[in-house]
Amino acid sequence: MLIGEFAKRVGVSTDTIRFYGKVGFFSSSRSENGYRHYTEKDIETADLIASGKSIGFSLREILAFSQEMTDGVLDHARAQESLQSKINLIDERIASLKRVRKLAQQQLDYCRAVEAQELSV
Amino acid sequence: MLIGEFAKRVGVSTDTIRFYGKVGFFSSSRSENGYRHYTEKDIETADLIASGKSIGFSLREILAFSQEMTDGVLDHARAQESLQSKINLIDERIASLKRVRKLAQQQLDYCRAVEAQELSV
DNA sequence: GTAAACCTTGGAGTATGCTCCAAGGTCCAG
DNA sequence: CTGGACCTTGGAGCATACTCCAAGGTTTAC
Ligand SMILES: [Zn+2]
Ligand SMILES: [Zn+2]
Ligand SMILES: [Zn+2]
Ligand SMILES: [Zn+2]
Repeated sequence: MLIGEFAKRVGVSTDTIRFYGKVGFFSSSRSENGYRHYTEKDIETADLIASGKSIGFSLREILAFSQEMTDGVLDHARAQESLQSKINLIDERIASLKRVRKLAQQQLDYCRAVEAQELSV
Repeated sequence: MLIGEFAKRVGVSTDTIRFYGKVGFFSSSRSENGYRHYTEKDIETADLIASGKSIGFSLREILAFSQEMTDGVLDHARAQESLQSKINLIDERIASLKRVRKLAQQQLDYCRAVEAQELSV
């Protein structure tokens, strides 16, 4: 499919798709007139970008990750090490999020208590 | 304490501290010679910034949050709404992280299996 | 054949979050 | 009273991730 349809399907602008392409994402096939072509695999890549971004990874990190996700010529030991360190990082982020969630929950409870007290006076 | 000591204690550069100050963080007290002063409360703020950043919030979001964390003159209903939406966002992020963690784990398992197979051939 | 709706490139501009000067004032030790 | 370690300001520069625009080529529809 062409860039317009692709961009619509993955929910970002054509400019953003071209930008991701420059970074190194997507198969870089073109038709004779120079138009970019995208496949279903590129849709998966775009979904991975969205997931990665939503959890705070940079495009370069996501690119490295997406390349590790295509097990092929790569050095297995290195790929495994990298994947494991990514998993560890994710676990750390989950732990951080839970800490901040707890803080927010405590503040919410406190705010509710103060409000209840004010209303009863 | 002065900016150098403060920056060292929270583990960032003095430039970064001045930048956070411009954004609106920290008590803005100065001595007569113009030197910035920081307190233990500012240390807590710096810790909150570190937590917030590590989980992907922008400085402005963290600023808003840190202001909500000081329940005072604020509109309770609004503060509660905001805190609740922050908690919901955190829950979404945790869910996203778990999804990507699962992907990475699957790829890791797959990579290990491929490696084992290669070795046994 | 021409208009609309696509596509191309290059380059400029924006927001965030720093980072690094340069030029100068302050403070303290010897 | 001078050196070194602080501090100040302002402004430039940088990386990331877009976003927008201009100028122009392509395709399709009437
Ligand atoms: Zn195609
Ligand atoms: Zn309240
Ligand atoms: Zn002080
Ligand atoms: Zn492998």
